[in-house]
Amino acid sequence: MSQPVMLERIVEAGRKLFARQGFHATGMRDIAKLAQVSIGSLYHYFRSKDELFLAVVRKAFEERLVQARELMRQGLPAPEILRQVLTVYFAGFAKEPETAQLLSRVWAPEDPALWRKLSALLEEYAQAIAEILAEAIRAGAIRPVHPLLAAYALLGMAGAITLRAAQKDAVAEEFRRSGAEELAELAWHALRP
Amino acid sequence: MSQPVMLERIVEAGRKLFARQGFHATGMRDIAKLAQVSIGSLYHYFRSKDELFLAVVRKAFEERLVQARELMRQGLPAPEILRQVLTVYFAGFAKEPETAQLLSRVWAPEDPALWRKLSALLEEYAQAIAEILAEAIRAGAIRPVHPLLAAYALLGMAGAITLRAAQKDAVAEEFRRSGAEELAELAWHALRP
Amino acid sequence: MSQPVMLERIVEAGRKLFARQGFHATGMRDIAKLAQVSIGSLYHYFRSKDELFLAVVRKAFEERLVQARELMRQGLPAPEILRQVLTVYFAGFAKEPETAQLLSRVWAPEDPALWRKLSALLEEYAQAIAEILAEAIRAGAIRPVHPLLAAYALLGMAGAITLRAAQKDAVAEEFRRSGAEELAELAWHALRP
Amino acid sequence: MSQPVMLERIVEAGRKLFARQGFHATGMRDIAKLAQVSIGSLYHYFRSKDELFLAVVRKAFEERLVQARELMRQGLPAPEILRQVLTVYFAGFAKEPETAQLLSRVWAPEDPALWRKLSALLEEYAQAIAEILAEAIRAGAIRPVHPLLAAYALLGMAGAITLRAAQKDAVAEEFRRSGAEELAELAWHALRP
DNA sequence: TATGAATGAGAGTTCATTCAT
DNA sequence: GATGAATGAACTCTCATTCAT
Repeated sequence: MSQPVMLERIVEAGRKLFARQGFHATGMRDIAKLAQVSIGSLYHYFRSKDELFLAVVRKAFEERLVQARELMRQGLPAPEILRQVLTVYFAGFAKEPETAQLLSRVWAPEDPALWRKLSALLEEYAQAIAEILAEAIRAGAIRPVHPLLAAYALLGMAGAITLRAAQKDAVAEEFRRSGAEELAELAWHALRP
Repeated sequence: MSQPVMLERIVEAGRKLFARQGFHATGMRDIAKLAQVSIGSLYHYFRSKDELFLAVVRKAFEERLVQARELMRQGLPAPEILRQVLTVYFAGFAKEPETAQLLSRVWAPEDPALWRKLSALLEEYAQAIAEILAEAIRAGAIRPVHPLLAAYALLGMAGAITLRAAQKDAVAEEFRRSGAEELAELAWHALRP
Repeated sequence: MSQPVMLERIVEAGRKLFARQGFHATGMRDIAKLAQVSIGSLYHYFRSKDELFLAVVRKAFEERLVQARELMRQGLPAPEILRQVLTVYFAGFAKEPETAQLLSRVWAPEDPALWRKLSALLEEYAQAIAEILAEAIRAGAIRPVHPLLAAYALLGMAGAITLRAAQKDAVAEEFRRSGAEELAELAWHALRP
Repeated sequence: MSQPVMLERIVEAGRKLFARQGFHATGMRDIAKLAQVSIGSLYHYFRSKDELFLAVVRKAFEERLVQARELMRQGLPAPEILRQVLTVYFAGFAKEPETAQLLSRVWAPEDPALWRKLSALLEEYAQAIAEILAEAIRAGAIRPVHPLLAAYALLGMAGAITLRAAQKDAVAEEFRRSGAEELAELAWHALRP
């Protein structure tokens, strides 16, 4: 087989387009075309556009979580972990600009039905972050805050900066350059004991 | 006149529906129906759906800005101002739950054309917040941070919490009760000198 | 009164716009704007858009008829009359390009209801031309042809050339320059005894 | 397969309705219904209503041209060719009344954008007629006239008669019976050496 | 007379989804 | 598994017309 398997091509095409254009501006035809796949095949692998979108988001979240947990395991000092976790979410604009945007877009899905499903995914991710925070609190590495709320706050901060950084002006470039660092600084001050 | 003027009814209906369901899930018919107005009238007052949406968002932002600047003028201590500004953005879920959601939804518009217009509005708002922060920095009330970036971070934090708080479970209720307070605490720690 | 009366301004604006853009592409708003009149006034003078259009066409036809009959009365030789009549229909592109187009557009109204009314007007005009032809036949100035059919044929010829001449290329310019002459030549050969 | 293929059904339905009612009075829904096809299918085969209309017209023109060129090849005497060409354009009201009307309606499209495209098609057709005329002039079969102008004149004549003949009164019936013959006579006199 | 805010039916078009091949 | 022709509900927007002032 000279091409990656169909399923992967579809998800990858979905990731790119959903991130660049959002959910509604991306048509199944667009995804099929970019993935070099027939529309029929899209529906062979995913029951609906919603499910494809959810799969794309889920995958992106999971990749981020795996990376974050990896960092935790290494026993670094708290502020360093924070910096790296944020950097990971913020996500190497160099390598994967689309994913960073995709995650930021997850915040406010416009279709109510989709929202319910997405917010579950988001909660899962936030819960995972919250657990990490809770552990850091128990260890005395950060001050006692509401873990889930702090998790959402961190994700919100990162999302806002990410979306701003995706634009094409001087500010965006500055954010891309120093955003992760500044963000980590803010987060560390917000959480330090 | 027994009813509020048409224009107000339209904007109000738009505010509610856009906030509840997002941009795409809200049809012009829905707005017309809720506003008890003909579709034609919608287009009498607004050139397009985009323009109506922008008007709704602009109004919401402006109201928030006015309130925030009011607080600044009163010369309260920095952490108190921060708390109140966030509370204002967070926005009396009791009184206007929709507006709070609306502003949070502004983050990731799905239509590229709309995005350009919206991000300009958002930038305007963020700039205003940034100015407030810059002044506080000059006054030594908060530590030196990148004002615009910090502004976006604050808005992102507040947006994330707001959206989570709009759901209908126990967590949401908890966030609605103590979210503004916790958020202000986080923000204050992030920014204190 | 410094302006021509309202009714005239309306008809004139209608003539220009209907000729330039056709019936459907011309909105009542456009006419009102060009005539510097309120929409309400349009409906004060004309029951409907159809009626306004018919009035515009009727006026244009009548002007042409008056001119044609004038020529008949002068007792010129048949081919000369023909030339002048065609020139008149063809209509001084220099002076009134719109009217020439307007009359040509009358051929195929797209609304069935409008068509019935328009074709009556057109028939009236064709009948008048036919009478002129019939008289010329009786006088032996032209050969015996079916007068009404010939009238329609002449109008069709002139209409086709007129519309082609209204375009903006070299051919159109040539048609504008020598169209009337060539047309008269063709008509004269077609009808000479 | 018990029905003709979809594309053909669509074009045929378009031909009938556009000819009967004109462009604007014919809705995509009407065409879909007559063709027993879904609206979606219309857009599967044609990018827009304009394109469908142009396809319908193009086909009609091409059929006429093929027939006319066929006649030329048979080496008949000039007046006979003229008669037959006109008969062909005039076009068997018995067999295809709609097409005859359709072609006549092409003269004055009401939408400016559509006009540009249509006039190109019309020019192509007129050019083809003009070439036939030019050849006849070279052969001395007809007198030297401006070929393109004469072509437009012939088409205009035929169009006018055709539209008149499509009505439902005694005159129309007469035109249908003897129109082609009379028209050929007129044309022949106009062009004979 | 004159106005223009208000109306709403209907237009063209899109697009997620289905299903016979 | 794979295809893409076919579907039709739902969308935004237009515009001739009305009528209270």
